[in-house]
Amino acid sequence: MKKYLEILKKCPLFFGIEEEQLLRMLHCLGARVSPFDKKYTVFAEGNPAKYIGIVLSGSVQIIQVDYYGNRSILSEMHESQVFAEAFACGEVESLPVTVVANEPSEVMFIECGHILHTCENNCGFHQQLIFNLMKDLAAKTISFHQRIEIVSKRSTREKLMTYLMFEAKKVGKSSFEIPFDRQELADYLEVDRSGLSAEISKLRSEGILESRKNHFELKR
Amino acid sequence: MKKYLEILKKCPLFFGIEEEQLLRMLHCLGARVSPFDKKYTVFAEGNPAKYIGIVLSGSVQIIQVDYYGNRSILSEMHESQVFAEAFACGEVESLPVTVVANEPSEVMFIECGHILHTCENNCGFHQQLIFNLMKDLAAKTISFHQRIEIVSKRSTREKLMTYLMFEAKKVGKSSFEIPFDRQELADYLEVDRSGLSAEISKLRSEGILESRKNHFELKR
DNA sequence: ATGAATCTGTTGAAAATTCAACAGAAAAGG
DNA sequence: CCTTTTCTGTTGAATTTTCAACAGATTCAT
Repeated sequence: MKKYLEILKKCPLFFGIEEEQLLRMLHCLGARVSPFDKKYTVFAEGNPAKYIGIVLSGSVQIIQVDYYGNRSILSEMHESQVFAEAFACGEVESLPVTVVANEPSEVMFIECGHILHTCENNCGFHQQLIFNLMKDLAAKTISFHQRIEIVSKRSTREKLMTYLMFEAKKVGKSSFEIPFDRQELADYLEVDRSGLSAEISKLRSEGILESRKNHFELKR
Repeated sequence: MKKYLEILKKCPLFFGIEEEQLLRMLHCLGARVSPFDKKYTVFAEGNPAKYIGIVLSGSVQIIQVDYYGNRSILSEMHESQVFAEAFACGEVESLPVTVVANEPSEVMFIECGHILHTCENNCGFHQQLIFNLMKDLAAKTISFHQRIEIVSKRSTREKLMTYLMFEAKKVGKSSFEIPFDRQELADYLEVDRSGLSAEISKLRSEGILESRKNHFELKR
């Protein structure tokens, strides 16, 4: 576990917990780590939602596929980010999403029950852990909220601009990279890929933005 | 406060807490109650998000208005339900939503900081309260997730059917009432009202559902 | 470096959504 | 009980999105 310490220290779930305590705690929580090749399934839809996942390296995508086969990307999680915690905490009987590795990745699993119910050793850090988990859930709710704000927009242009403006605000610059290729961006915005490309061209020709591949710059 | 006990006992935030302890706790938390007439603002967008709200009577809507004036209903909260907790817990500097009374209503406010940080009296119930709050956040995240699943659908028909199927599943019957009128449903699904009406008629003529006002019944 | 595979932008036709306007039904208010 | 207001369903035109197909770029693998 030691080699993951630097990443875990950045994980919001372990905020305010010292290194040595963290190691003991991981043992106590029964944390385990698995590697995944690109496109491999980390959690499959329908699985029981018992485990919280933490990305140790690489990245994973949370996706949903409806009965028409339309794929929708709910979010993408990177190093030190936590996923599936809402389903695990909410004790849902089966996951409504699929999680797949976006590149070769390592993921840590922690059984949520072990976090929620203080252990016999009475580590004393469960309180902090629970508190952190709550903060994390609040943040996640807010980010879902943002996602709803984006896909709620009626037109491709509005969805795209809303998304880009959030991204720009996030990094505090009008020039930034997005973590999606065109098809993924279209999936994320819930629009047609070709229509999205066309809209980007149009915005470019109107001087509203510049872009090359996944780099964007918002003008004025 | 006493007259609200029956409702508060049903509030998930106070699960597992006894009546008398609840009363003491409310005092300790500095809870206060305000009445609101229909359409009056409970929280305004841009306000600091310090308070958690609990609906004691009536109902409130969480809405968002974009710069084109399009109104979008994020959710509707009824008696004993908690709202704005994610923003309060997440300590966001300004609310991204507006909350308005949907009918004459009473709302209880609790400063979130008072929940998160144990008080000098050391009530001993803060732990339970924090735990409940976490469960609530998890549930909310899941319901947002459901909302995303609905508005992510590309067509009016799919959005409507996905929504109706969730509602049917929720009450465990194929016959149920929805809490929206047509315009509100259209806002919730993010579609055009007249197009929604047309789609409902079409589904009715295809024998897929029956409806009268806000009562729906899914056939086969 | 070369060929294969994937990604991106374009296009035009088909389909769906939005918009505006209206009339009948239902609800609210006096 | 009557009037006024709000709500709902319909329609057709305008707009937008989706779909399918393709060709030039780019990336990947050997």
